[in-house]
This record gives sequence, C-alpha cells and structure tokens, in this order.
Amino acid sequence: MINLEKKSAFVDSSQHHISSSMDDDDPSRDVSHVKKRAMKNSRFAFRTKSDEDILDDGYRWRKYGQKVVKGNPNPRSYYKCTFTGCCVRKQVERAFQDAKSVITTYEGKHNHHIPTQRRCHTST
DNA sequence: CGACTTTGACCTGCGC
DNA sequence: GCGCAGGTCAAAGTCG
Repeated sequence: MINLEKKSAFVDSSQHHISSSMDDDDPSRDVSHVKKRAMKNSRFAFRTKSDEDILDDGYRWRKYGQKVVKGNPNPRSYYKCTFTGCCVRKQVERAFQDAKSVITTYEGKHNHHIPTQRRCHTST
C-alpha cells in the first residue's frame, strides 16, 4: 500500500483546516437529517491535502462500501477499523473543488492502541 | 490460508 | 405511495 511518507502529508495538512461536522454539544439543534447512529459519538472531520485517498493513520481499515454522493462527483469510501472490539468508522471523500484534498471523517473513538504493523508483509 | 478490496444489491429515511 | 439519496452487507476474487 502506501508508505509512511503519506503520514507526513497527513500531519502537515491537519493544521491546514479543521472542520468539525458535529454541532458541538448543543442538543437543541435540529439534527433530524443527521440523527444517525454514531452522531452522538465522536465525529471528527477534517480536510487533508493528499494525492491519495487512503490516509494511513496507523490503524487498520477495511473498506466496506463506496458511493457517489450528490454535490461531489467523486466517490465516497467507507472504512471500518478491523481491530477486535473497535468499531470506529471512517469516511473518505475527495473534495471536488480540490482534487488534491480529501475529506476524512472519523466516527467513534479507538479503544485500543495503534497496531505495530498493519500487515505481515513488508512494503518493497 | 488469511486478510483485504471490489461491486452490486438491499434497506431506510425524507420530500413531494 | 413513490422516488431519490445515503449507508451497509455479502460473495467473489486477489495477493503474499
């Protein structure tokens, strides 16, 4: 897959722009259109300047779906943490206005530490 | 053989 | 009630 060099871009862009999708902790807001499950949990969305859609943050992610949403011609990918007991989800979509930017949305919190190695094989 | 990706189909909620 | 959009699952196939 990708090398650790991708992480450099990940950190470098983290400070670029932080857009929290969640409406803080104000329950009085009308979130009827986002009253989905993990809404109440920790949701963290941010834009990352990267040429790749796959931002390897150290955790193990398994893609379980891909859909094209309106307002954005680029497909959105859905990932889930494969770690035992961890059900954190992640959505990755490319910003149609910035082909070099990807919107990563984390849903939930990791109840474990970052795996030492994602795979048993070594990247060439 | 195990882990992971891909793609289509299916389900649910909302608006009209 | 129907159609649209978004979200999720499962089967098959691939790779080391």
